[in-house]
Amino acid sequence: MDAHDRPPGSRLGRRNDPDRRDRIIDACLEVVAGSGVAGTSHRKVAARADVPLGAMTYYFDGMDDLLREAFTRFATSVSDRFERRMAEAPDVDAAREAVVAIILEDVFGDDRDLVLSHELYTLAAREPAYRAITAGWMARSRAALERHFDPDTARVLDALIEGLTITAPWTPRPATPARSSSRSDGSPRGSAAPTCRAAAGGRRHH
Amino acid sequence: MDAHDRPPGSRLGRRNDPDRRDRIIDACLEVVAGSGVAGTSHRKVAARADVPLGAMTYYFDGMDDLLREAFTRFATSVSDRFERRMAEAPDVDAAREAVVAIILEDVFGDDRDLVLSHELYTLAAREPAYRAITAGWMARSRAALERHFDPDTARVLDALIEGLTITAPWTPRPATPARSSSRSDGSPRGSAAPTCRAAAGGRRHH
DNA sequence: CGCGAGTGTGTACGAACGTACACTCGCTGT
DNA sequence: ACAGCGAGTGTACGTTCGTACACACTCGCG
Repeated sequence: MDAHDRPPGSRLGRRNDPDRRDRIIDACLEVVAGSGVAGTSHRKVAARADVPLGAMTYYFDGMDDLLREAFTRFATSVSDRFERRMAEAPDVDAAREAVVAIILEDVFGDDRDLVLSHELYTLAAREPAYRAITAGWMARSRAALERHFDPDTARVLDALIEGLTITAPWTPRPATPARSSSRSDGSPRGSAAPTCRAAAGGRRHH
Repeated sequence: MDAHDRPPGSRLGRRNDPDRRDRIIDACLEVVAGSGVAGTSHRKVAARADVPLGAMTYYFDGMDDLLREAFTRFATSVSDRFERRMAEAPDVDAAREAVVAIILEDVFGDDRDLVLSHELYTLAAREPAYRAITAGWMARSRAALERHFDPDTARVLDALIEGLTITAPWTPRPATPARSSSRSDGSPRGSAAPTCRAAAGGRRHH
């Protein structure tokens, strides 16, 4: 789409595409979300980003480089959202509600983020290069939490958010847990909120 | 090793190897732990298990089947350990200490379990077939916790253990967090224990 | 207006993959 | 003793992968 002023003979405007690198990174995230890191290849990403295969090795030094950059972008984006939500909370009560909202939204929200998080964690569990990304992500999350909670609580809260986000999709039902829709049986939404609210209220700051 | 009465002409005793299936499954787990699901192939597993390549498709219906069986074994083993530890706790205080021990051991213990857990989670995040494995694992963990804690606390505790296990390796240092050895700087062991102890003590049963 | 420089592309190659399938050979029944 | 059967194996094929590299095409400059 939007092939506005493409020179007629050529495949694509050669020089007039400065954000192709960005498009490749985004396409890489989409492919990873859809097929996993295991199923991600230069060819699939190139096809999704609508760039020639040769551009892969031209812009990135191999798959690791691309994945590192893609997951850095992903972690930054999630981290930004988290930080913004925490910054918007005026007091401790609002911060607690924000934590609840984050959990509920990350849990029942898009599958994409959950899948990408797992893929990143898996990479980070093995390769130290990716651990820098997750470490930075966690540092920002914890710093954001420490605006409202004391460091120990922030540490535990961060871990709890992680754990609830990860385990929640498996508990409601074996089928796809994506959309809410299961409001009639109140188990997930009905139980998660009060429990994590209780946990968040454990110890407060100031 | 132990090539006791192998017929001289043949590669291996043909019929006298009834636990080859088991060996393949174990080898699969080792390969996954070492190279990730992405880097696991029939050939690598066959080489590690010292069985011919043809045996892969003979004993398992493709890679998915093998992975499913391997991760089922892994989850069962971890789950057994968890359950046993919980069953051995005589009262609530001992249970809390057991939870602390589980966290510390899973966190600072072998990298292998952490990597395998992540690989399983990643698979489960995308494919429902693997979700059954994680769902069963979590159900057992929670049931074990409910021997000592009320259901809501058990739910949160389970998530907290998961979250701490996952996030703890990233917080101490960018280098390998495998061996303890870092008892001199008390940061990881010194901070994780009191915080999760505090969290576990939130609400008690009976 | 022509031409070098260098950015970006198409293609081809070697390696590794999963899987099918013809075949071997140890065991068993007679 | 030996024939037959089926559990188990080796190999070969088609596909897909990452990467290297010769080449096209654009742009700026003289």
